[in-house]
Parts: sequence; structure tokens; C-alpha cells
Amino acid sequence: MEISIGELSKRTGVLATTVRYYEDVGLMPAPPRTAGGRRSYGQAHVARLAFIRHARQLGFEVDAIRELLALNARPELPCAEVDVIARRHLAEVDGRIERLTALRAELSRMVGECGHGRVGECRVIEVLSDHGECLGDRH
Amino acid sequence: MEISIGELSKRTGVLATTVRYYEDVGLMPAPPRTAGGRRSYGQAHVARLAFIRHARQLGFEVDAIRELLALNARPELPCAEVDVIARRHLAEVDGRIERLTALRAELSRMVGECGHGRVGECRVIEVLSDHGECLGDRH
DNA sequence: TTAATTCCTCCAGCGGCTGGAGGAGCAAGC
DNA sequence: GCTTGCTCCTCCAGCCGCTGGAGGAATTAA
Repeated sequence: MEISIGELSKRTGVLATTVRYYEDVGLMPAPPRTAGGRRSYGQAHVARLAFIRHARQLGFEVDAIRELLALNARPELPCAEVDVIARRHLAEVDGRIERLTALRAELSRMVGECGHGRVGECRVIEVLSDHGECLGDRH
Repeated sequence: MEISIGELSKRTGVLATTVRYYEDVGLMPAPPRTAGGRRSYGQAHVARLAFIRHARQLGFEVDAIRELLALNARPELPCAEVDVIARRHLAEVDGRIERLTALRAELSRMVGECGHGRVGECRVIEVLSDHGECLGDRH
């Protein structure tokens, strides 16, 4: 099975430019080339790229993915480290949700108080002008 | 009241480098300079920068803030446009929370299924390798 | 053979800053 | 008046994770 970068792109849903970028940053290995100098991929590349794509979709950073790929290549190791990376990311996502939820409450209150009059009396503008108007000071 | 960029930074909590950046991108006006060529700010600058900072903390994009600032300068206009910008942003935040929450569920399931054995049998790695393992296909 | 398509490399740009280099201004102490 | 140390100046590069364009070479289809 010898696949062009375009075909690899089609099978994984990752843009060809992005595949080359992954090669640059060391997520994908430099594949063999055809006589004409074009990248030629095999089944292992498809699997690896699918792994990367999925991890990215789940929000893992490139550095974390590099670690996960390294661990994936050593199936005999205990998976404690995998667990650490995933839990760290989960905590990070939790934090993001929390911050966004607090922010959403503030925004929603602001919008709800807008009396649809003139800008000069608009609560949205007032709240933005004065941080003291906010419920939470976390942001 | 004549204030240096450092003092402005202290009063608003915005880094001096960031203030200069805001000037570059047109959020802050170019202030008058001292004889020695240093930026000199007044009360209006402090208020404007506080407004910008607060809007950024609430997640508004720089483009949206530019619009909000322009509207703020025209208090006689109806505030419908302010409302549109704020509601648009609220919807955007809602979308982000929704996506993150779905992602969190997937991550949490993954982590929960990890049997703390070897990498070769780790569910986290398996799920990452095979998108079919996921509950939602939204990501 | 020619035309269309795909691929190549290199480089720049997105957003929203942040930091460093290398230099000049300025306030306070001696 | 001079030095020391701080702040400020401009310019430029880098962060993350891509994305797209220019200009050219290779491949494929008609």
C-alpha cells in the first residue's frame, strides 16, 4: 500500500498542509519519497495520523500527543503516565468550563439588563466600563 | 493629571507592552508625548483602557471591542447594536461550553476505563486509536 | 501532446499578546 | 555635576496550531 499525501488526507480528514506541518514538528515521521520526490505513506502512517487527529479533537496539545505517541510505541510499560497526561488534560478542560460558565453568567446578566434604550443608558456598556458592577471578581 | 505608561499599567493591570500593542491595533489612541518622547496619558485613557481590559476578560474579541468603543462614543444612538454584539458573544461562549462539556464527558469516560495495567491494554490509548470507540461523533 | 491536477518548498499570516535587544530619558543620591 | 538605576523608547521575533499563497515540478487523464 503506497499512498500519496492527498490520499492520506482524504482517509484521515487532515489537510495535506497540516500533515506536512506535523512532519515539521515531529509528530509524523518523514516518510519515504517516490522517484519524483513525493511523500509516500503506508498503513502505519494512516493509523498514526488518525491517532493524532483524534487526540487533537479531544483537545490534547501537541506536546502531550508527542508523549502519548511515545508511550503508544512502548506497550510493555505501565500506563500510569498515560493516565497522568489524560487526567491533567481533563483537569485543564474542567478549569476552562468553569471559567467559561462564570463568564457566561456575567454576560447573560449584562444582556438581560439591557433596556434597549440609548447607548448612553445601556447596562452592557455600563458594566463594561465599571468592573465593580460584576458579581464575580474572578475574571 | 499626566501619567506615564508604567503608571497607567499599574492602575489598570494591563502590561505596558500590551498598552503599546493596543495602540498599534487601534484600540487605544496615540497619546501626546513628553519633550523626551514618552507617552503621557490622562484620565480618559485610564477609563478607556479599563473598559478594554474588562471586555477582554469577558472574552470579547478585539474587533468586537473596537465596535463597542465606537458605540460608547455615541451615547445618543439606540443600543440595539450593543445588544447584538453582546448576544453574539454570549452565543459563542455557549457553543464553547457545549463543545467542551461533550469533550469532557469523552475524556472522563476514557480516564475512568483505564485499568492501570500496561500501555498495551490501556483504554485511553485504545480510544485515541479508534474514533469508533467514542460516544459522540461531533468532535 | 497538452491540459488539469497534484504535489513540492518556502514563507507569511491569523489572534492576542509577550519578551528581548539595544539604546535614550530621567530622578535621586553623593 | 555625575553616576547609578530605573523607566521608557523602537523594532523585531516568538508563542500555538495551523492555513494559505507563490512559483515551480511531477504526475495523470483526455
